[in-house]
Amino acid sequence: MDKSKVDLIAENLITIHPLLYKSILKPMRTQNSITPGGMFVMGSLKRHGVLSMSDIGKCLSMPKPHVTGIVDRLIEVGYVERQNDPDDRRVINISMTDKGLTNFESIKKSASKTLKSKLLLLGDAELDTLTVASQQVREILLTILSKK
Amino acid sequence: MDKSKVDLIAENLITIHPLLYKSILKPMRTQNSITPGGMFVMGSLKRHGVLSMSDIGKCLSMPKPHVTGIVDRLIEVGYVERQNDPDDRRVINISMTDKGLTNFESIKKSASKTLKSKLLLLGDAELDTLTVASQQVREILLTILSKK
DNA sequence: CCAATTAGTTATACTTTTGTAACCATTATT
DNA sequence: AATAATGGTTACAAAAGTATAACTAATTGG
Repeated sequence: MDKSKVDLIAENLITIHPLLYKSILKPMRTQNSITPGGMFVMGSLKRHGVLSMSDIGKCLSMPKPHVTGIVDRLIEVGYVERQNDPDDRRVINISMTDKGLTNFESIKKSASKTLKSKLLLLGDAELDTLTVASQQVREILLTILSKK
Repeated sequence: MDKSKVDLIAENLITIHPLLYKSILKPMRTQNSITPGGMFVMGSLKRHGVLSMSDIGKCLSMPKPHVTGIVDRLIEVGYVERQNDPDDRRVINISMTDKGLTNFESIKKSASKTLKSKLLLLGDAELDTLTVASQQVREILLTILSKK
C-alpha cells in the first residue's frame, strides 16, 4: 500500500474543507432559516431514505440528544416526519416530506449561488477538469465515508 | 458558458462538504484542544503568510470581533503572534510562531488519522484516481475561493 | 421471569459561532 | 483643521454545536 498517496489525499482534502465550509455552509446559514445540522440530517435522509434517530446519529457522528433537537425543528417546519417502526416499538423512523425534499433542493440551490458565480470565472479546460475531478472525489468518498 | 457543468460541480461539492465535515472537523475538535476557527485562521496564515486582523476576517468571511477572540486564544497557547505594522499604526499583523507551525501540522496529522484509515480501504486504481482528482479540485478551488 | 441492553427523550451545562453596536486610535479626504 | 473612513477591540446577545447524566419504554438474553 502506498502511504504517500494517502498522505497527499488527506492533505488535499484538509485544504479543500475550509474552502467549502466558507463557500457553502456560510451562505446556507445566512440566506435561509435552516441550520447546518438540519441540512446535514436532510442530506443523510436524501441519500439513505428512511433512517431511525440512532442511524442519523451514526451517519453524522452526532450524539442522540443533538439529533432529537434538530429533528424536532425539522418537524416544526414540516420538512420531515416521524413514523413508528412496526417491527420495534422503540424505534422512530424519520423520513422527508415532499415539502422537505422541495425545500432541500431550493436551499442547496440558493446556498451554491455564490459558489456558482465563482465557478463561472473558470475557463473551459478548468471547468471540464473540475467537473470530472469533483465527480470522482464525490463518488469515492461516498463509498468509504458514507456508511450508515 | 456551460451552465450544466457548473450545476454539476456545485452539486458534487455540496455532497462532498458534509463528508469532509464529519471526517475532518469532528475528529479535529475531539482530539485536540484547538477550535475549528483556530485551525481555519492558522490555515489562512499558512497559505498567505502574515495577515492583518481584517485580512483574516476577509479570508474566512468572519466578523472582526470573532477574529479578535480566536487570535487571542491562539496567542495564549503561543501558536501565533501580533506585530505592529510599521506603515500603518492601526494595523496589527498576525504571523505563526514555530510552535504554531509545528502544532498545526501535527493537529492536521492526528485529525486525518481516521480519514486515512478509511482511505487505506481503497484499491490501487481508486487511490490513484483520488490522488489526482483531489489535487485538481484543491488547486482549482484555491484559485477561485482563496482570495485575500 | 429478570437482568441487561437498546432507542429515544429530557435536562443541563458549556463552548463555539455569529452578529451587532459602541468605542478608541489612526489614517485619509477635503 | 475638520470630517470621514479604516483597523481593531470591547461588550453584549443569541443561536448552534457538543457532551453527559438520568430517565422511560421496549427488546433481548439468560
